Amino acid sequence: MEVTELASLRLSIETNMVLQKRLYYSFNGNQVPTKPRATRSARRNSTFQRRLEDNQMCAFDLLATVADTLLQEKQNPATSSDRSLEKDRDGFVKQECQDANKPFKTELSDEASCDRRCQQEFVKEGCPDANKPLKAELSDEGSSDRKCFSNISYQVYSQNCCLKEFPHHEMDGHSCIASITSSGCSEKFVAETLVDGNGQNEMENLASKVELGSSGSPDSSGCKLDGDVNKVKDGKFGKVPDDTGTGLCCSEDPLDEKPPALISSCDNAKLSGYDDNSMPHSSLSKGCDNVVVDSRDDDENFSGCAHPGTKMKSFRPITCIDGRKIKKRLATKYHKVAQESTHDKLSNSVLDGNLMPVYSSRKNYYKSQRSQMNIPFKKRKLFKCNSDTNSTGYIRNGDAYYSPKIEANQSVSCSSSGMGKDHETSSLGQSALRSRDSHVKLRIKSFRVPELFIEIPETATIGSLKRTVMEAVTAVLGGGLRVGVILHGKKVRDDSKTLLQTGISHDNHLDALGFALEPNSSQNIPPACATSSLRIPSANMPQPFIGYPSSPAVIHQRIQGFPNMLAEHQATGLGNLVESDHDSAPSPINTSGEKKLSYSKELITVPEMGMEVLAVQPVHQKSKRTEIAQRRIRRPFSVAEVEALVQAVEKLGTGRWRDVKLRAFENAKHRTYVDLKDKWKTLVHTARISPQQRRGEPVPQELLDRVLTAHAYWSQQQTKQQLKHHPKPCLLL
DNA sequence: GTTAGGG
DNA sequence: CCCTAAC
Repeated sequence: MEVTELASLRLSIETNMVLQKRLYYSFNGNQVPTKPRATRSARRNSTFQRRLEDNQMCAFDLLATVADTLLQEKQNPATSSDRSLEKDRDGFVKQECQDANKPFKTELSDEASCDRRCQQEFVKEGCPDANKPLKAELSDEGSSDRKCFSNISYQVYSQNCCLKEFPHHEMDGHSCIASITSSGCSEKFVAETLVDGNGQNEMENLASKVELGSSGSPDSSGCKLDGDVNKVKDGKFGKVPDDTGTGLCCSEDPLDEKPPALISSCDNAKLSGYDDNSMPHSSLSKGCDNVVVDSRDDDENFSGCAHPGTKMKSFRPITCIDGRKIKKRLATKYHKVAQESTHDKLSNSVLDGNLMPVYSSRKNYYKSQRSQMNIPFKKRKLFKCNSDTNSTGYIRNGDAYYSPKIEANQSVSCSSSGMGKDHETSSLGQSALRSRDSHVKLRIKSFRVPELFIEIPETATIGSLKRTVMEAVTAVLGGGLRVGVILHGKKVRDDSKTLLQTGISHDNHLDALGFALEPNSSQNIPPACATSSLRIPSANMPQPFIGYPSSPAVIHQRIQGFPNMLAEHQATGLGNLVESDHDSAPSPINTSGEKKLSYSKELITVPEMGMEVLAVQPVHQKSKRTEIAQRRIRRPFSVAEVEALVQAVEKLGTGRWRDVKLRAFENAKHRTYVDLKDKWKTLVHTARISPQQRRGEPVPQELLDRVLTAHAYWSQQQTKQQLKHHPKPCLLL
C-alpha cells in the first residue's frame, strides 16, 4: 500500500463536466421543442430557458422540476437538439474563450473571461442605450422585440426581465429588442437591444452603441468597472428613463468577435462592475431599463456572446421587424468571479456546509434586475401562451437555439414580443394575469461537475485509470446529487415555501436565483455554489468557473487523499467544496490510494451521463422531498483508517467510540464516532465472513485478525463488567 | 451528547 | 450511512 501510495500519481482531472444540456423546465410540463441548430452564433445565443410556471410552486417543486428536466433529457438525449447545441457550445465556447480571452484565460478559465467580455460589451452597449431610454413596448413592437430576444436566446430570462421591464418606451422606427445573453463562458448577458429601424447597421449600431454606452453613460461604464461583482445579485435593473435612443444592449460574446478592446474593458467591467449597486444603477437608470444580464456559469457563452457578426445578425432581424419603438433593455448580470471569495461565500451561504463556496461568490453575481418585476404578469402569461404555441420556441430559443439564430427566434420572439406588449400595454390587466399564471421562467444552462481528483499508482493500467475516473465521476454523480436553490446568495432551504414567498417571481430578480447541484449526502459541499447556477434571469454566473462548479462531485474524491491537492484546487476553484472532505480524510491517516478503488465502478459515466444521473437523483430527492438533508456521501474507509481504528479500539475498547474518534480520527471531520462504531461493526462482520464474500477494498487479513481479537477481548471485558455489576442476575440466568 | 443496534 | 431508542 504504502509503496503504491508514494508512487501514486495524482491526477487531477478537472472534469468540469459541464452538463450543458439545457434544461427546460416548465412546471406545467411544457417543454419547448428544441430547435435545430443554427449557426455558431446561434448556438452561442442559445440559452436555456427554464420556466417555472408557477410562482406558487414550492421551491421543492421547482427543484423537482429541474430534476425532471434533467431526467427527461437523459432519457431523450438524442432527440433533443439541445444537446447538440450544447456540445457545440461547449466546443464553441471553449474556442471562443480561448480566443477572446487570451488575456483572461489565465485568470479564469474560459468562461470567465468570456463572460467578462460579454459583460463589458454588454455594458457598453447597454449603457448607451440606456441613455437613450428605450423601452420596448411589449405591444406591437413587442413582437419584433421578441424576435430579437428569441434570437438571442438569452431571452429566456431576459425576456422575462426585459419584457417586464420595458415598460414602454417606444422608440420610433423599428426597434427591435434584442436580448442577448452573453454568456461568456460563464455568463450570459442578456441584453436586449433595440434597434431602431432596421437592422441596417446593426453592427454599426452596436458599435456605436457600445461606444455610446461607454461614453454616453459613463456611469455604466464606470460602474461596471467599479462595481463589485458581488453584488450583482440583486440585479437591479435600472430602468431606463425613457428612452432615448437607442438602446442597445448587446451582450456580446466574449469570444470572438468582440474587439479586443472590448474585451479588455469588459473584463474590468464585468469583474468589477457588476454590482448591483454600482453598475446597474447607473447604467440602468440611465438608459437601460431592463438590463438583465445573465451570466452563465457554464460556459455558455454562446448565447450571448456571439460574434459581432452574429450579434449583428441577431439584431438585424430585430430591426427588420418593424419600426417600432425601440426599446432597450439590458439585462446585465454580473458575476463576479469571486475566486477568492469562495471562502466567504461558503461560510455564508452554506448552512450545511455543503454549500459551495462558489455560490457565495455568486452572491456577487446577483443580477441586477430590475424591472422584471414590473413586467411579469402578462409576460408570463404570454410566455406561457407562447410556450405552448410558439413560444416553446421562444423559450427554448433561449436555451438551445439561440445562437443560431435569431431568425428563428425572432419568430418566436414575436410572440414574446406580443407578450411584452401585453404586459406593458395592460398594466392593469397584468395584475390579474399574474395572479393566474404567474410563472417564473428559469433557464438552466448547465450544471457543472466540479473537478475530480484522482490518485492512482503509476503502475496502474490505463484501464484502471479509466475505471478510476469513472468511479470518481460515479461517486460524484452517484453519490447523490440534489438541487439546491440559491437566492440572492443564500440557499433556500425551505422546500415548502412557494416561489412567490421565497421571492422568486417573475417580477423579481431572477437573476439572484441560482441552482446548484449538491451532493446529497455530502456534508461539505456548499450547496449553493455548486455546480451550476442557474440564474434565471440574468444569469450571471460569472465565475462559476472558478469555484463553483463543482464542488460536490469533487468532494468525494478529494476526500481522502488529497488534502493538498484539494487545497490547491480549491484555490483554483474547486476547492471549496472539498474542504471538509479533505479535512476529514487525512487526518487519521490517509490513505491515499484506496479510495479510488473504493469508489466502485458502478458507473461509468461520462459527463453527459452525469447529467442524467444528476437529473435522476434530484428526482428521487424530490420524492423524498422534504428531506433536504441529504445522505452523506459514502466514503469507504481506507486501509489506513481501518488500521487507525483497529489500533484505537484495541487500546480503548469498544463502547468508547467518542474516545476512539478523538484519539484516532480527530482530524477526520467526516468520520463521526457513530461512523467509527459502524465501521467496527462491519469490520467484525467482514472478519467473520470468507474472503470471497467480502466486497470493497480488501482489508489486510492481519487487520481483520486484530479486529476479531480485539472484539473478542473487549466483548469479554464487557461481559466481565456486567458480571461485576450484576453478577447475580447473570448467574441466575 | 453518546451508545447500541436495527435498517 | 441513517435512524432511533435509550441513557
